Amino acid sequence: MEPVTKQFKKRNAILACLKSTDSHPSADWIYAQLKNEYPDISLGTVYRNLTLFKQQGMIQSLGTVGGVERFDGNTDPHVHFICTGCDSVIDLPQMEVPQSLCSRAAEDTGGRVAACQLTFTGTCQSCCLRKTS
Amino acid sequence: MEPVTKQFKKRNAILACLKSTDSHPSADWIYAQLKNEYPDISLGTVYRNLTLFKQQGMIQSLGTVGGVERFDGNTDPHVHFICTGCDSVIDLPQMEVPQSLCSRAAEDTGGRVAACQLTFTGTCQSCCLRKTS
DNA sequence: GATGTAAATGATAATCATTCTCATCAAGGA
DNA sequence: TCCTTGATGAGAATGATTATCATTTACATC
Repeated sequence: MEPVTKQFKKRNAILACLKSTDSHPSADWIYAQLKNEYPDISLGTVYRNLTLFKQQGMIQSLGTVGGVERFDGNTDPHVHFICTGCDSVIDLPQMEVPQSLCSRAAEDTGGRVAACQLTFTGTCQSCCLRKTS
Repeated sequence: MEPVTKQFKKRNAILACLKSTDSHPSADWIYAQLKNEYPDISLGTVYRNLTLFKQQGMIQSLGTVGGVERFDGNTDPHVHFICTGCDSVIDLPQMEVPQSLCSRAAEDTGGRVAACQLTFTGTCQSCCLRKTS
């Protein structure tokens, strides 16, 4: 199961870590996870490689939540829900932005549309329960 | 035309400045604009009051574009296009997120949905032209 | 008009996520 | 073996945002 080459060992680990979770983590969270297996990993390396993966389209960024950038290893188009109470991000995988809106956007702007992002914000179920209890 | 009270003079100016533009500015941009009329205004005051307006629902935040938070004085639901070339933000006022998606989001999460944001990213018309020329 | 109070503000320091720099190291080719 | 290239670690630098605190302002009461 060992990779043939030890090159890109940490790089691959960063990508694998992000792909293996649906928690839409921050760079710091990934860093903390990998710190166990790679005690000498640097936070700079995590940022560096996340930027690289972004450029290559292998991952996507959700933008910042509470001042921190959050990443998503799932590049399939899907919708997100962000809880303003606990900053958790939840996938809404069954939902999709109608294609008609995307083409309208390109027409209306006269530019090129590369991606679209639909995000709901509100209070998640557990935060709702916490408040009423 | 002078307001009856001079209280909240700068606060009102900040809100008026944001409401009077469709450029979806940053705190720093608003600060630079007001610096002319109010040479002693502080950047902290701009941030403070924008945070206040946000909490009161009088304005909305678009999140960060190129690492800086951008604001919108228009709280009517509408769609945005962000150019990754020049970081400009353009309104797509005719477009709306189908109500069916919003209710689906509430159902699927079991939480409370407060807002939704649909954002297209890509290259605006002038950046497209600049590239090909 | 003098005074007290509470809120608003300016100046600036502090915070903190992110990026940059540079020395070091590993891998592969000549 | 030597050389080149790219990846990394450590830590400094950056820069947007927030916090602090002394000062000012507006308004109410006397």
